[in-house]
Amino acid sequence: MKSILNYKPKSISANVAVKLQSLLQFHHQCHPTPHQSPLPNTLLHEFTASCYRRDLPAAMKALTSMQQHQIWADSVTYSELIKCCLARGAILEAKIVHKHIFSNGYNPKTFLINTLMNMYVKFNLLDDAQALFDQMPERNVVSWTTMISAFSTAKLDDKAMEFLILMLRNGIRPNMYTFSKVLRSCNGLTILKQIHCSIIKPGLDSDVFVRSALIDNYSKWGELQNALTTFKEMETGDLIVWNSIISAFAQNNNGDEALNLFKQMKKSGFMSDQATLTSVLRACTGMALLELGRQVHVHVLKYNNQDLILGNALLDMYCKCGSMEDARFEFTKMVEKDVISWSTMINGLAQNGFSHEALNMFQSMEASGTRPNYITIVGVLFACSHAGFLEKGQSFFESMEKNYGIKPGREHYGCMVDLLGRSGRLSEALDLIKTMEPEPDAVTWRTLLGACRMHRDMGLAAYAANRVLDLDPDDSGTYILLSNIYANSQRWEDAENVRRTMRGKNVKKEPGCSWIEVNKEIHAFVLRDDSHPEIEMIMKEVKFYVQKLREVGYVPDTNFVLQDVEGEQMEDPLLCHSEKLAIVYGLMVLIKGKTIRIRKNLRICGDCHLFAKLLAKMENRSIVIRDPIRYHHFQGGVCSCGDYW
DNA sequence: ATAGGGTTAG
Repeated sequence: MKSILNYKPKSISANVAVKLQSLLQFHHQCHPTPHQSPLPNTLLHEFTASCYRRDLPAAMKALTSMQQHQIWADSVTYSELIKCCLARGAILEAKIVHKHIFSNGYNPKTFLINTLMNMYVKFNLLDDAQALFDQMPERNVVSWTTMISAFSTAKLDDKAMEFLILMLRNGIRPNMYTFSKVLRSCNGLTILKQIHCSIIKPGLDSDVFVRSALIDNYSKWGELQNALTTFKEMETGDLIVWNSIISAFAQNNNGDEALNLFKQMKKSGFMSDQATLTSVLRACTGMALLELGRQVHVHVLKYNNQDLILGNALLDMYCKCGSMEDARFEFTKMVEKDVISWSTMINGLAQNGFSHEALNMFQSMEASGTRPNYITIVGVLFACSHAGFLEKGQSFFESMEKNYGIKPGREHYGCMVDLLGRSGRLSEALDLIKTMEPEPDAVTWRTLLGACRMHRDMGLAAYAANRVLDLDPDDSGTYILLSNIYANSQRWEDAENVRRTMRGKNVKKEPGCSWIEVNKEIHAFVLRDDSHPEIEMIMKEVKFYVQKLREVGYVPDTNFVLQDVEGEQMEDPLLCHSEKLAIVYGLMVLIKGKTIRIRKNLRICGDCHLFAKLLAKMENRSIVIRDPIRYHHFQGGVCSCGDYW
């Protein structure tokens, strides 16, 4: 019938026209025009079908008619409509649906109101969600959990905890959904443990979601032992729980255990995914394991540059392992770059001594339209300070808030203290610390202390060292430094006091330790530890090289006053800091031409620095040493740090 | 109808 009615011939004969006319009359006799009121069944059917088809315009049209004629659908269909709104981000339509459901003559079921509430949460309309929550006649676990979850996601931790208590007062028992969310809002270890108890009591800790949340939160507070116990209690687990425990160790600077767990995970038959690999890369990054990192890179390849976070982790691994060539190459290959990719490169370049390139990178980033964040600016200022660009750094620092809307924080001030200090403007650096808005911390004062060291200002050094110790009373290196300074100024009593304080607090000096990766194995060298199987041979070689270097002008630097080296070591004729052993071992076992890469736990001393510089030239080798805060690329008799650290 | 893991500085 429809086809006849719609048929509009261009030209028809009079005969045919008459026939058509009569046909139309016949049609109207059979199908009289419906009177105004719609057929409820048709309308409802239309509405339901549109909802399930996810045809929002059609559904809304039907809804309008239903509203006019006071026709109601069932709660399930309405919840389908809400899903439809969610999928399209249709807030306006959602509000119409809300009104419809709450108009007189309809009594929405609790689960429908929950769905509506959840929709507001997903639209980030917390107030609307809470208004709905407040007016609902009956609240079940889902209602409460939806609100708690919303507060927790919005980082309104106090609100989330408050609602948990209210929920309990109202006699509603939290379930695993509630706990897995509310755990994220524990603002302290004590409360975390209390909640853990409440989880154990009803046996909810067998749930994998709850378990991974527990592990993550113990990890957040550095409670790795508790995280591990929680993990090991698990009878059935999944990939995500494995990822949680691996990332817990990777993020807390325990790459060794992270890699261990990764091996166990594979042994248990789990296949790693992007999150696993990201954590494993981070573990490699922390330990500067370039060879292992490269191996992981092979597994990363199967994601074909499609995972931004994983790509960023890969970049950082190469930067932190001191291989900027690889980092640059991977960076250009990335199909998508975000502010973290750029910041990683800027900071990586700056830390590895490529200051100009870091600043160029920042320009490219601005040209690309990516907005810098707090960390990006730290990298830019660090590059300025490293290269000694005093004016550039200062003007950048002064205009960062205006230009980028980022208020200078402690790290930014730290870069400026370093920049001023490096330029020899120690009193200006001190003034900046005294007037800075964020409270200076031990790191800030340690930066000034470093500047005093390089410019040999004993008086200010002693002052800065004391400030460091005020804020970090367990810093053994600074105690030793301070006592050396006092001793050197003939202030024997002060020197002895410092030593006594240190003994009294039972502060132990962490032994110097250096690591080198050879054939996928890590070799550790610890000061005064001769457990390495080839130690005798290595010592012989060290002596050999020291002798050879003496012939080209190397004089062991025994002026340790302004270094955190203890007195007895000064007199030790064999002065064998761990990095010397590691460098020489690298020369012995690595193939010719391969860069020697070393990581150490303490900062490199002046003598080892000189040793490495000269050795790199004599042997025509690149040597890269990563200490806790700086990178030293030794090549052809110079170091990328410019001898300032 | 309500829930979990990954990246940049320090």
